[in-house]
Amino acid sequence: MKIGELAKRTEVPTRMLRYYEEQGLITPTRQPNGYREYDEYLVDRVRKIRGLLDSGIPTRIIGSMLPCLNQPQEIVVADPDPELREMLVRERDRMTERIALLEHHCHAITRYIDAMDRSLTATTESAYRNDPRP
Amino acid sequence: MKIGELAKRTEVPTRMLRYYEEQGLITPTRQPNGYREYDEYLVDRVRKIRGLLDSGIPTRIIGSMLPCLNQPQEIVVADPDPELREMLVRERDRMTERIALLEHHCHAITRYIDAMDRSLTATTESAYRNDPRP
DNA sequence: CCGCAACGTTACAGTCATGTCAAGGTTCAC
DNA sequence: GTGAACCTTGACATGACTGTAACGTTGCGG
Repeated sequence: MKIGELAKRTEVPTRMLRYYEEQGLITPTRQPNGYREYDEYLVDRVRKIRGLLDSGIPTRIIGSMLPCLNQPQEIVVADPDPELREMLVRERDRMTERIALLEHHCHAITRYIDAMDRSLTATTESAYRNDPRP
Repeated sequence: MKIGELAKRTEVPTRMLRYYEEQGLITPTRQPNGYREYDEYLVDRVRKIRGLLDSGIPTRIIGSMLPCLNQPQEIVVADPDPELREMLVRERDRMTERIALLEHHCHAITRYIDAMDRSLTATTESAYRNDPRP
């Protein structure tokens, strides 16, 4: 498929797809006219790249991380590189830290929103019901 | 306190403290010699800024978000701005999405590390015990 | 066949949170 | 008074985007 279709299917702008290619994360083939040609399996790959980037992992690391996430059912590691393992442990630990932090702030913000809502329902009778929290 | 001490106590480089000031997130006073003078309460504020930035929230938003996180015990909102509320809801939702994503990848990576370890203990007898997972 | 919209290409500039470095002023201990 | 340790501003670099300009390709209607 061409870049536009991939962009639509992955919701990643074409600009970014070209950028990921520049960073060596995906390598589409080229049609005779110079257009990029993307294989089906790249849809999934691009989605993973986005997920990892959104998780705060830099492209440089994503490159060696991606193969680890191809887990059909049973993970079989042929040649476990101790350096890679160390990197993965380090990144995973950073991720769990980030999760804790995010949850903390998430709760704080939720509490604040609730306080806003309480102050509203206290003054004006039942307004702003566009996002009620159970 | 001067910038160096604040940097040490918050573990935020002086470069960043000056940057946060530039972005209007903190406003230290100045000593007669031009040195920045930081109040005690800024220690906590800087830590919150860092936490929010690490959570992927841009400085521009942090500015209006910070007061919401000053929650001694009981939150009282004087004048609940609907726009602010909307922004907070949006950001919080983005945060929960990010949390889910992070957890997903975190598990995937952990599974992969475990697979590496299994493959290792299978071949070489009990090596790489520097990070045992229960 | 022409025109033109829709899509593709490269290349260069700008942003945001950082890092790093240079050139210079201030403080303080020895 | 000299040097180390600290502070100041300013400039440039980087990683991950993001926008836009300038231009080639494709396909369709008149």
